[in-house]
Amino acid sequence: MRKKVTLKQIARELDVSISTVSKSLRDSHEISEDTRLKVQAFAKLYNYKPNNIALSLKNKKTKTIGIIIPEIVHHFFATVISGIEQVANENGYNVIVCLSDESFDKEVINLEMLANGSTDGFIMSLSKETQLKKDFHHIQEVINQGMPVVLFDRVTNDVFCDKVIIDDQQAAFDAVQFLIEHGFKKIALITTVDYVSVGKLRTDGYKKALKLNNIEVNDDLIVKIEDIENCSIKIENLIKSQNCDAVFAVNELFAVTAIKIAAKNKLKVPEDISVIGFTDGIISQFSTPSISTVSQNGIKMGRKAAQMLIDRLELEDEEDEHYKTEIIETNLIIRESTTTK
Amino acid sequence: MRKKVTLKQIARELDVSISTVSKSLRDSHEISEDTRLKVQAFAKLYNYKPNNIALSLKNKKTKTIGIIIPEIVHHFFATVISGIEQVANENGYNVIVCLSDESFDKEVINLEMLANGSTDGFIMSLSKETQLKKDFHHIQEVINQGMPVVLFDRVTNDVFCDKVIIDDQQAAFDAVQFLIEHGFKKIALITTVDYVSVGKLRTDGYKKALKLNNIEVNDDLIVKIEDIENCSIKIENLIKSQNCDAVFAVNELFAVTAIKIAAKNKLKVPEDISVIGFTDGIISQFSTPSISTVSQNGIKMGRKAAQMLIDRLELEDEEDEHYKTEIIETNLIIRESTTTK
DNA sequence: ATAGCCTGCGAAAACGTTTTCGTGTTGAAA
DNA sequence: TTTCAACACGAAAACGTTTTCGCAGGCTAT
Repeated sequence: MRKKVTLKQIARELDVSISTVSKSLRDSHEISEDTRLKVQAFAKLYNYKPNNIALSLKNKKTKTIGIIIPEIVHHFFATVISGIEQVANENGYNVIVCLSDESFDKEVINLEMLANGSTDGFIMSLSKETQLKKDFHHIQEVINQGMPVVLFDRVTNDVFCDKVIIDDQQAAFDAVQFLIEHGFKKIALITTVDYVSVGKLRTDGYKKALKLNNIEVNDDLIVKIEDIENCSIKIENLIKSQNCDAVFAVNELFAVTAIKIAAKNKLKVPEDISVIGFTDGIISQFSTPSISTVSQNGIKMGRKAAQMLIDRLELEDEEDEHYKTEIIETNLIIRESTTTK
Repeated sequence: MRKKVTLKQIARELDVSISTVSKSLRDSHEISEDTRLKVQAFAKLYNYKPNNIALSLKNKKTKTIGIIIPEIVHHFFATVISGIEQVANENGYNVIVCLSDESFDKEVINLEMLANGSTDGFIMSLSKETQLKKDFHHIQEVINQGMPVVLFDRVTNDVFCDKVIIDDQQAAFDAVQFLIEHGFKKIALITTVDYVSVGKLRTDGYKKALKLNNIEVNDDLIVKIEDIENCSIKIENLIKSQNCDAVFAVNELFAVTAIKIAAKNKLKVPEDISVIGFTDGIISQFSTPSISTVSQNGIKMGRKAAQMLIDRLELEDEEDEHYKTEIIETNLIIRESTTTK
């Protein structure tokens, strides 16, 4: 077992000082060519690589980005991580991933743990519980300590920092507007409870589109899902009781569930009922019929968030309190689940 | 901006030595109760938390696990990470995730980067390129340096370390055997090229099942996909040219693609052709018809891998070279894509 | 009174770097 | 011969911890 070699060991072997070794390896002009080459050869032979931890301690920089998200088994979050990782990698950063499991406490614990020197900054998306409690002191705390934070997707106005979002309301509006323009009259909405920020915004977009077209908002057509596990029942109630001609769902899962339940109730999609979902994930792409959806480009969000964070990290001089909110454009992808009658 | 407070600062404020502060906070009996309480109160007031980097340097332990996987936008890998993260968390470890993008070079770079002190050990699944090149010196290198490695799913016999796998061959065998027992005669196989270890094993299982039932292996019924992007063409060729009554696909994507292509060619699933896939991911669960599949429990694999790694890390005394390979059981989930005629 | 023993604390080393500053030797210029 | 610069290198501090060891003072027991 060949343990990693350190400067000290090289110094001892070559009978020079640690400083000389360090300088030689960094090609300092202070060191004679003789010594320099000798040290470099030796270091190469023993495959010397500086210890990251020691460097981090010295430089007070870890070159590591902390990511805290509700869950990873979720295509959208996975794509965001992927995007973050790309930019991080291009800039010599690593990413350390923590999952909050939608729990406020876990979010706090993870954040505090990583804030004690493990990372230079954070990219995060709020857990449901955090959004429900509206308690963001843990985030404010790390910001106060001088660590930059970038929030994405599930954000809040209560903390000042950089943010990356899509225009959820506009995107939902566009989707519903599309349905209206194509002659659908009775458009149902399957959404989340209101404290989930993006769910609320998408609901608002739905209502706005209806109002702008002088269609009355009918609460019987709106179902708000709390726990995703047994959303089927509520959706089935909706589809059975109302004979709507279209459904707008605020995520993939609701959309595909609606389609399955429609089929179960002898309704053909899209002939009898059209469906538009949200998030262009695996489900939308591969289910049958493939699902029309609002595409949020997760990779792009991740890349943007990482770029904003790194920019702030490398700026490092006086931080300008001028925080930005970047909006990633969405686009409506029409597939088989929608007729254009 | 209140920067994090250090032992040194507390010591200076309270006019005691750093040692005294450290000992007080660790409830050492060497320190008088007076001093101890005073220090603790002060530390609490200023929200002192020890710096992880300094601790890592001192203890030569980072309490961090490095994960290197081909990609994260892949339900199976996401579930494995999820499982790893659970166990890591329970044991006070963090996870740092790197993606190889199926590239040998990126795998090497990531591994070497993290090996320089950033993590205590690794959990990884080999990139395609690595499997193709059969070059594992980078992995052997970190093992030689005394860092434990656990390989999962895409493993190799060429490096000695702990491994977590499913019995791919047996699982494939079971699936094909099921088809045979239910009267299917002409069973096609959609698989990967042979250098992908799990693809090869599943192919072997397919052949074994046929042979054991005295069915001749017909190469015209086997299609090996190299790049996933345009697998459709080859699959379409298969389905058009051979009129098989069942298809076994070595992953979800191939399975769902086969179903879509069948539909396109006016073949009904499962009435005209039955399909069994591999991996119980989003696609299998939500596509229509839902897909029968071999379920690999990613969470379980991740948990197991993490447990094995941590066990080895915490054993820390003389390492026993007695490496284990854990096999996670799979099970065949029969859904709508298969008739049981 | 003296030896010995607690008690309570500080100095310093260690982890592995980088960097500033100091210093001894050499050679050349005055 | 003296002076001074350039050269080549080492000592030490710094990052933030933990821990070993040593030491001073007060006390008890002989």
